[in-house]
Amino acid sequence: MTEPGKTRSRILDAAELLFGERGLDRVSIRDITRGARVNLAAINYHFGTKQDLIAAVFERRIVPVNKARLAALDAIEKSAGKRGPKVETILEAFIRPALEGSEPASKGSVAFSKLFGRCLSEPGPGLEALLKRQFEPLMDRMDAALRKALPHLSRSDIYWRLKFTYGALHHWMLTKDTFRPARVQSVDAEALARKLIAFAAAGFRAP
Amino acid sequence: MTEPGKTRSRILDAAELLFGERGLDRVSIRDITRGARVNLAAINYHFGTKQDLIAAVFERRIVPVNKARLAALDAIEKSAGKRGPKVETILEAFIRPALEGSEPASKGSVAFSKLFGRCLSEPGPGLEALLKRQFEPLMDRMDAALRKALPHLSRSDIYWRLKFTYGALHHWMLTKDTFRPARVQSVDAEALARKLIAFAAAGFRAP
DNA sequence: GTCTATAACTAGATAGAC
DNA sequence: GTCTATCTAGTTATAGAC
Repeated sequence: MTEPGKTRSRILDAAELLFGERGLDRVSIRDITRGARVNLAAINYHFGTKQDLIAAVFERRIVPVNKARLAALDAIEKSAGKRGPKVETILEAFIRPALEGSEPASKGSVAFSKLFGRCLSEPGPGLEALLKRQFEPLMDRMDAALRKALPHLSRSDIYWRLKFTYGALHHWMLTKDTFRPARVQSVDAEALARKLIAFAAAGFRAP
Repeated sequence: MTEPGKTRSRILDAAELLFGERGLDRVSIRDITRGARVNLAAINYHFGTKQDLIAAVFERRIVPVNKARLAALDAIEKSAGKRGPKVETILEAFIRPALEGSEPASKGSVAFSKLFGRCLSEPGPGLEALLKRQFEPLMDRMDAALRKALPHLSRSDIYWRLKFTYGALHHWMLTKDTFRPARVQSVDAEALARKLIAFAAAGFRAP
């Protein structure tokens, strides 16, 4: 490939697909360069190490998703009354951007949701710092919004219930259609977002 | 080690600990034999391949946990009235054995919960069949019990809500204390089981 | 059952020509 | 920016002595 910058994005696309399918450790840089149809040395030239590539692949998707989450929180807090947005609205701001990011709006992002699960399960040295940087401010915002909507809950309950919600989302993204028995029909991201929001909102409102 | 059968269990204990800490792929058989203080060739002699060892490590823990889950379902269905056990009771039969299995009742099982998460995230060829064999009958039992307790829910809703519950449990087991901010205090498995059961039961009862 | 030694292979990374 | 060739270090697995 001699088109400028194409090699870089071909590598990112191929890596994302393979990481999502097989897991970070079960994909070699040889697999990636073969999949991207570029030279073996290209990864080292464009990204440095494999860990740096993993971070780049993950960052390309997580940054816009978390930006959308924070923007959604801004929007709902601005338009809500003095008592703040209700639980469903807060959870929607958190859940929907992740599912939208997993739909193939932009080419090559099909495997995003699995990639995401992989990066959370097997962080590795470089990713842990990126994860913390990306999620700490978001979790603080979620915590504040939820405490306002559910003032009777303890901080500990807010934390654990948010963690349960996050776990449900994460598990769904990682396993997707695997293990689904034939009797249960597949659902699209939109319907699933509604199901998860209803489930988690009821969970947050539990006594 | 010349005590009979000791080498085998030393390998299982060391492997369980390391797999839970670092992930299945990031632990070599050299790491395991070093940790178990046995010879490098012992894994091949006692288990065959690394994949077979992974399956043996996982099976040793999951079989008793799932047996306890099925026994608990038997017990609550026998002692319940004609309308069957309520949602909390059913969820308890599913959740509590997993958390009890993660407590160091038997030496060496400290890392069980993380190991469990690893095996679900990175199954690999041999594990997938074991997972299916272990979970399919259990999920069918859970499905039947929950449909009886919540007859107004569709099969699809039962399935997804059980999956959300499972995801919350799985995510907690995998991440445990990582990422917990200082302001939230650590809780024991017993308290956490109660929190999760309350959260999930409310989620199942959502309209 | 346990050990040493090693075979056979794959990994990530890079030097240096083009 | 791209390529080939190769280095170094790691991997699983096993043969064969004890």
